[in-house]
Amino acid sequence: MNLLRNDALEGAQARRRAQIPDATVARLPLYLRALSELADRGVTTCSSEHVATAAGVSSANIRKDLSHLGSYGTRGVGYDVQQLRDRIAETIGQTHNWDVILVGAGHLGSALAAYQGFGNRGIHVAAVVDEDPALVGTKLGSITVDSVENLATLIKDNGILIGIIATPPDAAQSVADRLVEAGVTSILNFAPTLIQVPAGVDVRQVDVAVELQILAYHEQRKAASVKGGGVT
Amino acid sequence: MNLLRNDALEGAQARRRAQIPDATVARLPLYLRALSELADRGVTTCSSEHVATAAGVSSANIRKDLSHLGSYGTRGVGYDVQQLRDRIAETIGQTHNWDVILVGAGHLGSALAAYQGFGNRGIHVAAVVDEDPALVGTKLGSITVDSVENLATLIKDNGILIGIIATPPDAAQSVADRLVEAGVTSILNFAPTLIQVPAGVDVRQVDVAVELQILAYHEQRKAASVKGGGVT
DNA sequence: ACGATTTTGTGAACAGGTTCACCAACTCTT
DNA sequence: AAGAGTTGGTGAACCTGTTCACAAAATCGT
Repeated sequence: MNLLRNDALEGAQARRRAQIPDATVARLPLYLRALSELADRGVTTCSSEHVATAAGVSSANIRKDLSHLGSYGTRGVGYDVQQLRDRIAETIGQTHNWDVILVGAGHLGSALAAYQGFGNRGIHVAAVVDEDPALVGTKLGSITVDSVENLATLIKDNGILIGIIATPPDAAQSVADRLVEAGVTSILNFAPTLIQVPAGVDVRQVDVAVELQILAYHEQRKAASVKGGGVT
Repeated sequence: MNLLRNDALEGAQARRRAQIPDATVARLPLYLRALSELADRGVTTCSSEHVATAAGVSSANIRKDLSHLGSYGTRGVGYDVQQLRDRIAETIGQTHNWDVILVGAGHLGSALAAYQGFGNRGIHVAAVVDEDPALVGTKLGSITVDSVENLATLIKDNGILIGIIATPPDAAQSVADRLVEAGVTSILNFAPTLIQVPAGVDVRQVDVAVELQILAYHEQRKAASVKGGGVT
């Protein structure tokens, strides 16, 4: 990296384009949240140890992660809360709000539409659509449910790039197809279904049942180790 | 492992107690879902390649994962769908339903209470509690919302070990404390809050905003690489 | 019966992420 | 101004997880 740096401007671009490890990217929003809380409490300076306890990771991990964004701390002092917050916000693209479209206005859909706290984290639910004619036209908080017929129009008119699937499992794939065709390139899928998308489209899967099943596995192990007189 | 095997019974116990890698545990529920679908379609035998495409992972990964549960496939043939399904179900403790308590009957809480598909995956929402007197007594699907006062009683009477937190962020920690004190040792937390729990208690965090922020980061990179004439 | 074919199970190589240990750079005290 | 104390940045070691490559074991066809 050092060898390629020809001037300061290119250095900045290279840093922006530089690959930040996935694991780090997944933690940056946590740091951002922690730093915002610190800022709200009037803290102006913090050490990696501070952020570590606030975000629930090790301080070494924090420092390593932050090193990927460049050097913004001062040795012997720590980080400027505001500056670091801004730097992370810029890195993960939170300088503006991202419009997202929500497909499915059932129980989960309405919970998501009503979710407080998207706003101050760079996410804005710009449209909600559903297949059910009975739901079209109803209000979900401040937003009116639209027909799924208008999905492509809504996406294109608003320049939406991120979609949320909150439909029953059997509808998920066809919804994904329609989202992608209309220009969405990132999907958050709540349906317990593996969806196929073309290369270049990112999918993240949230499956509540899976999370609980993982916990159940560990519970079972705890029970077994007690019963069987297991480890310690 | 081979060297320590004194008899068949101890072999089985050792296998059950053996540490299965976390990454594998997280995928087993996916395999279970995929196998159940195959079984429903009348498929009786499948190769690792079959499961791989159904679950969205590589076949080598499947085989490695399954090797942690022991040898249940037949070379040149594949796996018996029913047998493998049973084996995985047994491993992750899905031989019976796990009762869970849900704290918070707001938008998200009602979505979770109404969630179809817990039932056939070993999860049963046995109790829902809320702080708001206006919600206590109301029905969420088939279950009646109870007062948070009865939290400990409900947990103890039903022998509940798993709790779900679906409250506003500022209530999450105190709810977690009460859950743990009442005997819960696994928590699924939907509140965007880091909760502190004593050792021995498992916590899994689901943060919708974080998921979207991660997607937003990648979107930003896509946009930057187009604008800047980035990597091909 | 035997070679061709299929598919599992697994050691070995590889990749990615975390933790450790320590140097460098800053502040504070005297 | 100099030493003591603090804290960020970072290479190295370590650990976990994934992919590769292939032998072992089964079936199938002839």
